[in-house]
Amino acid sequence: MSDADTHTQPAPRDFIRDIVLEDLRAGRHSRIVTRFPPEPNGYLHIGHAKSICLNFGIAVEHAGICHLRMDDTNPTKEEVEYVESIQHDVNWLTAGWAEDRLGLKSKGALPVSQSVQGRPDFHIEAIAAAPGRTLEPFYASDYFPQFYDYAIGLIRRGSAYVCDLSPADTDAYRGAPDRPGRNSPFRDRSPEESLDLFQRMKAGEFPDGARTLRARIDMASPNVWLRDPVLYRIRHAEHHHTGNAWCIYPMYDFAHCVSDYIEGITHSICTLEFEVHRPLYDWILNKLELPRPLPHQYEFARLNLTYTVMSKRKLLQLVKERRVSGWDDPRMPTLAGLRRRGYPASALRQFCRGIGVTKYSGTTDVGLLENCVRQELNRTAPRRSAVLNPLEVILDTYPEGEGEMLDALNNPEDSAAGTRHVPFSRRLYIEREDFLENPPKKFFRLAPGQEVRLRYGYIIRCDRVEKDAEGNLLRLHCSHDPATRGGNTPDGRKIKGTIHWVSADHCVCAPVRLYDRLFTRENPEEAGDFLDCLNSDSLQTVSAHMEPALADTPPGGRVQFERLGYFFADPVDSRPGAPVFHRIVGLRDSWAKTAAS
RNA sequence: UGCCCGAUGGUGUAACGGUAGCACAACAGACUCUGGAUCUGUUUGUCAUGGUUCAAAUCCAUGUCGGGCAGCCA
Repeated sequence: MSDADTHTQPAPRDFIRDIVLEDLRAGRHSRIVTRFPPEPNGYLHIGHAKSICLNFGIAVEHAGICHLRMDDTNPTKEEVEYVESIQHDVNWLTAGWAEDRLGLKSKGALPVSQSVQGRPDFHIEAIAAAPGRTLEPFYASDYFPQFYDYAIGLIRRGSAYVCDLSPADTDAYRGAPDRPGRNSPFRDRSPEESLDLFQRMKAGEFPDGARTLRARIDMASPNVWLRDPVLYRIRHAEHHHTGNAWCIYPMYDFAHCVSDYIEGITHSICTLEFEVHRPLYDWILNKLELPRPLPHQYEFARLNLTYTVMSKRKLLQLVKERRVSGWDDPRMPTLAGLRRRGYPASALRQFCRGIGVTKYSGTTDVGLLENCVRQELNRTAPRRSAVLNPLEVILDTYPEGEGEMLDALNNPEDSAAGTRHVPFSRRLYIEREDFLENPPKKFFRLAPGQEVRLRYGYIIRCDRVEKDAEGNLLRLHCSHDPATRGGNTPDGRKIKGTIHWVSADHCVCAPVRLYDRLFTRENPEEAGDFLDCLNSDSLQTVSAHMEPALADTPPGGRVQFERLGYFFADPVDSRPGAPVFHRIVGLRDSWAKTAAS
């Protein structure tokens, strides 16, 4: 889908959008504010694209805004490399679609203290881009001072306490899902003592793990997340954004809901595994007795795709163990990988629109994604010819040393795309698979004594097969019908097969990387180690023979190699005049299906 | 075996008490200078059992199956 089409398509409907609609109807918000809050501990993948499309989509549909926020409360796992990659990927995916809904803030901006209904309050808002203003994403870590303030409020009200239990004891006291926990011996510590201890935790008086700040809720709750969850832990670690300013760090559950509140988020949309955290999300915000309207959390099913893995841990493992060339390896389901493979952002958006948003955790057929690329590229990609696996053809009837230029359509789907000249000569290459010495029925390509059309060329007949002493196929000798120049049949004769070709005397060679799915099993995690079903043939590099025009493919350009698939000039490895191609996806091939059966 | 959530063709989804529809896949055919594209048609579905109702995929109950939850990760 082109960007224009993305805008003109009707807005999708799903249960979350219904809630937003209803909230708007009921006048609960003057403006919708969503957020996309990745933790910068890895690269974004296509599952994140689903979330981005949802959150930014809602903002687009209601003239709202979607904050990009680094959920960076764990200094030991997060890195600047990841925050940069996340920004890049979000910009790429939203470009031409939702970039004007991207909520950022002035570089270095922090929440402001204000008074609402006579009560102190913290707030930060997205600002519009303006000349001379450098913008950056929101960072949860920018709110550490506010989190600290709010935590003190909780302690004062008796809703939180400092606990001296070790990590192991904390676990033991928590009980199990079917067994209630026990109160910590420190649960009834006075607010004054907790306050003092919490201040000293912040001051760095205690080692990692020595103490925590905990919410005082209910150790017998059937929801384990309500059994006095840890709110703060001690980590003497340098943080990518706050440096060494802090040695206590808030936990997700505390930081996330408060971040949403500070930013004025109306709808906090996350994946299903946080469903059991929602009571805690609401509990914290309620205990804080905040003056402004509270955000609400909604959960949807994360994306699962066949023949790939989506967990950051596993993707990181593939990168670390060099099973792939990096986070942007074209076989990776990361946005960086898909981009480098050649997927247009609009195709990813179209995919996300197509899969919908529900609470059912299913697995989407990767074919759906591939279909979205084909659908878009069929309309937009210029056609070219390239031969991946060459077989030489000599036209004995064609004059030696001569050649001519033939006209070829750039895109039959787009009359405005025009035509180009392709050189023709006596010596050609065709695809080896397009010739069979003993063809089965309904094989409409080249075979001894059989006719075939060279696309935009001539009708040729195979007269003789030349082999070496071992009987290996060397080349084909064919004759052409001069009356069929351009591929036409003035006599009205029907030619079933048309194959692609390049002139051996004019063609250029370029590397083509043929990618296949990374895993051989639909669900790589279902049995044992997911690495066991790594597809050893997921990358094959060939030197392809191409029509000369292909040498000028600009880096980042997408073309269709006729009858083969859609290809992308890799922006990283291509050089001027020397492109390196990636197969994005093959064309549908109904012959392959019948041939197989 | 505690709590939460879910279940519609092979896959993903729609139907918001009133005709089970769409996309992908599959199959068949038409058309075609890409065995591409396009077009037409076909196959396949409401987890089960009860209940409420004139009427249930939809509401209720029970069961079955699936997912999630016991980090000082997010």
